[in-house]
Amino acid sequence: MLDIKRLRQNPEAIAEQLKRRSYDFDVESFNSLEQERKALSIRTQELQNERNTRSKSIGQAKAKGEDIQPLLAEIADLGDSLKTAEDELSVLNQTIHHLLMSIPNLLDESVPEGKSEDDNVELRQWGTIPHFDFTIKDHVDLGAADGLMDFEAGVKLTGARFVVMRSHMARMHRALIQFMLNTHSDEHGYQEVYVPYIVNADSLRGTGQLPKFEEDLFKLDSEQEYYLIPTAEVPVTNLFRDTIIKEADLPITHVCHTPCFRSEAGSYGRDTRGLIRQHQFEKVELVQIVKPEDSLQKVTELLGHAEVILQKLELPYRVVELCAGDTGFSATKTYDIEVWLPAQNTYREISSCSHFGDFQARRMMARYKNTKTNKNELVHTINGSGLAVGRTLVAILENYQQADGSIRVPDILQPYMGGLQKIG
RNA sequence: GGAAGUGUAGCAAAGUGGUAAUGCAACUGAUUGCUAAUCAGUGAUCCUGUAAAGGAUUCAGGGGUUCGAAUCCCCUCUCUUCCGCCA
Repeated sequence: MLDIKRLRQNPEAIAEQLKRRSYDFDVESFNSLEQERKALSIRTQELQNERNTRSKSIGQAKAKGEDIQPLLAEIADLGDSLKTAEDELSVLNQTIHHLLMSIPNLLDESVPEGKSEDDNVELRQWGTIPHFDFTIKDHVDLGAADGLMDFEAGVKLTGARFVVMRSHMARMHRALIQFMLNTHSDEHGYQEVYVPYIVNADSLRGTGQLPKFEEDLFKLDSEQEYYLIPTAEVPVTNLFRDTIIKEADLPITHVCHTPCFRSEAGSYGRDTRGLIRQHQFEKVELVQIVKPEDSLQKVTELLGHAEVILQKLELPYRVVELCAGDTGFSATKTYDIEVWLPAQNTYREISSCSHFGDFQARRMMARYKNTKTNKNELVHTINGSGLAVGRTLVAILENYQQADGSIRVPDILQPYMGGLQKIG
């Protein structure tokens, strides 16, 4: 959520900035809504003040034993006009709030111009792209042996975009999760958390998935308004909703493994083959709650923590800076890590590390007590995948494949797999 | 699932229809001096205002009764205890 005070002061400048991400902010209708709200708010407060004052005097008169009937008669119609004003104001406030909740974050100045992912800017590459002296297979064919990775079983149990894994494949999938969690908590100092996989609507509003992106979520048919989480970002960041954090406790760094559930509405026909785009996938997420002045540095550090995983797995990747048009709704700046997939002959996203400024914090009322100003101020929130587990598994299968169709187990993972050196 | 309780500011805790006591913590200021004490001020959100200041809202959430609601009524939620069920 943007700062409504800044929006009031200079709506044209904000509209101009929002144009970078092709968001059309209607300054005129916002101004007229604001004008109406201001007038109505003043009128309502005047009426409330009158009611309070008069009620008080009735109380005093009664205490003295005076007759209160004439006083009651004087304010006979105050109640109705107050109620009308309050109701109108409440509707108007809701309209403005809803508008505000649907405006995306302002982009950081450093974000490059651009419309789509084609305009993203490559910052660096790491590792050597492997060359094979045999015809390579993609991860679906590699996983098909002995039903290690079984998409038909996923269809039978549920439907499209679900998978069943068996034996060493399931084990490597689990090993990746353990390896990532251990690395981030032991070497990067993140505190591990375990959280619910089902959240309420308030949490989703807090991180920005609601109200705009409900169609991307799986909603439960329960009495309460419950949703399956699309990422651990939602429960972990919302730990700090409606909270005033002690300054000494910042920065807070959490690592969390969860399954993620996404409806993938609007992605029909994209990545239909294989593990790349599933309705259910595992992810290890890094979340940081930081002081505003630290956030730019911290997001770079977090990006580095995610990169370490690929380096230890010896998987080639590149880091790109998302352009204005490709940066997500809540983010002010995003770096993607893309891993090399030989069968697709391209880099594919495996982590997205974003800086949200105070956008999520304002929605969540996540604040800290600034000991210099002695005021409660909004924190900044940062998160990134460290990493998407399914896609990491795909990258290992394709990059570590052997001529006989087996997969060499990366050195760093072998201790997590009972010393196993190859699968398939 | 059944029954009975419960929810008040960072924490603790009064308040049963007249408009949120008090204690601790924290912060600010003053005074006295020795590892601090005493006194005063300061809850949160929002609005008007350059400011000084003023006002509104806020007692788990939502609705209702009333001139006036933390207090009375209805619905929902949280936590606690007991019973039932259960990995």
